[in-house]
Amino acid sequence: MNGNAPTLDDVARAAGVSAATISRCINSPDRVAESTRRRVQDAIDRLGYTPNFGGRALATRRTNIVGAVIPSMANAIFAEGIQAFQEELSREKVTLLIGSSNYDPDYEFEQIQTLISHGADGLLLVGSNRPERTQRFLDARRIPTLNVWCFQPDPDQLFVGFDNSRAGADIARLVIEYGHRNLAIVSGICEGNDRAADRLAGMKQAIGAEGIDLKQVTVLQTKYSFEHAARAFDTIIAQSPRPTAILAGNDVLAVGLIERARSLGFSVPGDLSVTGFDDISVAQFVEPGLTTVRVPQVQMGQRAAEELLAEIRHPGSGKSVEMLTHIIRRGSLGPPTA
Amino acid sequence: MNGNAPTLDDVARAAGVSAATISRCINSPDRVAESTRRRVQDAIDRLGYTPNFGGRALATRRTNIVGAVIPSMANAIFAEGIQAFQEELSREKVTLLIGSSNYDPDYEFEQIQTLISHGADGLLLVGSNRPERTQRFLDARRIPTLNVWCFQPDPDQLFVGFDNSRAGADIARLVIEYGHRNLAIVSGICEGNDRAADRLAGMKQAIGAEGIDLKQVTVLQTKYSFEHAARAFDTIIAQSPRPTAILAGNDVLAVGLIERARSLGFSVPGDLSVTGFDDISVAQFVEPGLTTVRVPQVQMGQRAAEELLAEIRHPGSGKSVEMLTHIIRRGSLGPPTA
DNA sequence: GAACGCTTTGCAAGCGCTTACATTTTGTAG
DNA sequence: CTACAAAATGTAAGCGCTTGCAAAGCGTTC
Repeated sequence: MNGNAPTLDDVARAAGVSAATISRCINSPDRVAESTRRRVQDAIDRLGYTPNFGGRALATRRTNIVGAVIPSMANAIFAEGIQAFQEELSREKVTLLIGSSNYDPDYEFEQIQTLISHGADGLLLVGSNRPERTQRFLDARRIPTLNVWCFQPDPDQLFVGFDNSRAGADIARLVIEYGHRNLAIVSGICEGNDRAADRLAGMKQAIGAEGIDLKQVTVLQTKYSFEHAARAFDTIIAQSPRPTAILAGNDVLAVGLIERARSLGFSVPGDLSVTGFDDISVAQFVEPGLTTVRVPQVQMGQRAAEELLAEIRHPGSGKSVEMLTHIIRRGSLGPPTA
Repeated sequence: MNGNAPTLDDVARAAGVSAATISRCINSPDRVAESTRRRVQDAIDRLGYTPNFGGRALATRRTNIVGAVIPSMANAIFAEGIQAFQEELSREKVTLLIGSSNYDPDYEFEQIQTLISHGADGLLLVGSNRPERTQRFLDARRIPTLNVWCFQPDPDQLFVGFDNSRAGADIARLVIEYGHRNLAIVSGICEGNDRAADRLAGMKQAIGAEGIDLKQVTVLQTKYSFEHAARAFDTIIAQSPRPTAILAGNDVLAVGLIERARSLGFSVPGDLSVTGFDDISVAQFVEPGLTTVRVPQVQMGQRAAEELLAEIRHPGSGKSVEMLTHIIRRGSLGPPTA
């Protein structure tokens, strides 16, 4: 906001018509005579007029702002998807407001409130499991909301995502197929993070189903950072018998594990295999390349934008969509050495 | 915006006071009696009231929104800095609206307009060299603007950044110190990108100053992507005499070069050294680790927030600050092999 | 050339909030 | 108990925009 900004009235005066006409010129040009429209456009250009957002929002009760709360901006996990989401929105002249929650439900709630009070017409959220209080707020306000990065067959909510549990099971099964029986899992922190929890659950389920005793599988939960992953590695490597493969809850953890392993002189996958999850761009640049679960981020972002906009414009018309993941094989997973 | 949202009047009615009192409760609590304040707070909680942004913006002519336009969200270059910037802002209850320009000045202008029309009180922009038209618009609207990632001793603009040219010269000098005389440069596209241009200029200047004939130095400009970097590598490697070191304009390019080199069977730094610029987090996870210029992103983001807010609240009070870069030595730069 | 319908434009009432100013309440001194 | 100042609250006028409705302009038709 800014004292120098010309207003509708300024333009009206400059063009010699009423404010209403200017407004119509902008919002429904076909309801205005060609000649006036030209004159008005001219005045707009000359004055450098841009509609005042507050005024417009107040009058239309629409902001054309969509909010998104992602767990973190500090790593690349959500970057591509959000980028795609935004591109799709801007095609429709909708602006994206981004908040980040640092994986903290309280902070997520705060961000949601900020977004709403800034007038967001709809919300993109990551995951689905949030505190009672947050859900109540969302329901009470009837804000169109769409959840990404997960999928549930719940007709009352909108999802554009995939089945973390199934994907987790897939990658675990692959590791076991390679012959590993002695496993460890380094997961993200599951509390308040359904994606992490589901992935872990899927892995455990698959491991159990293959006849491996889950009691023997070390499971560590830790924050998503290279450093935390390195510490987790130290814990795991000290165990006996030493695992031959570590399943990581995401690629950041996996890269941290590999890095630590190599700097301690272990070879990957010679001494130890590592798998990731997400397929962020580093995954192909670590040495060895990371065998991981590819998440269709870009597609997810685009589709999420479409469905969320649909839901905003015609409540009830947005559809949930389940996307598929698949495993990308690179060098970090190999057979165990006897 | 949303039909169900309770308004000030609703709260006023619920609390049995006037709307003005509610407003005061929120904006200057000390001007309201303790007892009423409690009663009002109660009503607010009960109704789940959040102030309507449009109304507030209209009345105060302030949005408490700050806009930022970054060249890209798809890679990690700007992530940390923006994250720090946002954290600092939210400490002051200011919201960040992010746009990305894809390194295109026209698109940057469009994003700036969007941000302004959404009421941004101030703007964070990357770099300083923008088209006449953009600058005119900014000047006409008198929007407080701060430029990051570069520094110029221009008293009419605000900078929180560093000297790209000097940093470029530093890294070039280091490479030459290692004994390389046969160099190539893979730069970002300089047109419309002052950071890329300055880095390149600094490198060239240092190379010339060391008595190397610039005519012999291949300079390629390409987009910031692993793929483009790989293509640039192919061009360079085909030359004779083959360079013993490649200076990259940023880390994305450098990682792309290394990756391509290794997949073609070249050893780094054995056959060929590579240096980067920015020190994004992959830089330490490629093999070998990247010798690069460390940019104080987090510090830059924080400081930018402080100075921009100062400028918004008291025009003229924001200060430019120059930050320093330094070189991080990892494995990708070694002496040339005879 | 009067009557009609269509298109184009203007008028004016809000949208939800803040704030200068007016009014009421409360506290205090004499 | 009165008079007065200070504190607390209310009143009402916008902030810039959209939009339903009314008015005006204009081309047809009989």
